[in-house]
Amino acid sequence: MSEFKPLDPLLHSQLRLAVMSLLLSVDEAEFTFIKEKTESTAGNLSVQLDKLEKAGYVQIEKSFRGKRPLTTCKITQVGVKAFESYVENLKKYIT
Amino acid sequence: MSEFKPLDPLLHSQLRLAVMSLLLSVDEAEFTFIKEKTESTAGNLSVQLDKLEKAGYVQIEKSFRGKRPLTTCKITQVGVKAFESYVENLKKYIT
DNA sequence: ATAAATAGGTTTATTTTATAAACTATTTTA
DNA sequence: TAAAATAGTTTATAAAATAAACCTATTTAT
Repeated sequence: MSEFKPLDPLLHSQLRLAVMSLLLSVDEAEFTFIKEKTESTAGNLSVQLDKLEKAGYVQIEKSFRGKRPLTTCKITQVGVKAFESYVENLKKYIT
Repeated sequence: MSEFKPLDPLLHSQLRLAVMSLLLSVDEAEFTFIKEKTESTAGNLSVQLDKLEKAGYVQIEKSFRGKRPLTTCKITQVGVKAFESYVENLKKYIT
């Protein structure tokens, strides 16, 4: 077996990795908060969150705050596991 | 400033990262050795080595062993530096 | 001696990603 | 009541990764 295990392509992406990292550190986070913290554009973030959701790595809830739409994100247990194993694999590349 | 510093796109790629990681651990390496260790196809490896060379991260020497072509790769100081700073940045995403 | 297989790659084509730009819908402010 | 802002989504474009096809020379088998 190779030293270099495959890196989950869903996590091996700067923005998605930043999003996951952020979501690991909080209970949940709003779309705009993630956007600011990651310094991403809304469009890009929207697309990447979609992918993470489709993979079951995050859970996305749409609601309203007052009259405006509010998108809230939470990492799932599947997401946590995937992140951890990604990091384990990655370590073999960087140490 | 954001927690998430940009990750050098040249290094944030599975195969190129594996190549750099490998080259860090040896004095120099032959094309076929790298190909085996990284379990990559020759085409893909050729393209990625080219990019690393153009960035000045590796140095590539073409010669002959007996009658057959031999491609030998070595990481440069610029490459080592880039790798180190990539790892520093990456750590903020994964810890 | 010729044909087929192997070595050691490179080049080109295709698919996938990342990203930006444009758009929608509502709401607030001037 | 326009104009600008909020909170996103959708579509288009650029860039990357990867695979497939190709090339040249060398061995090996017939």
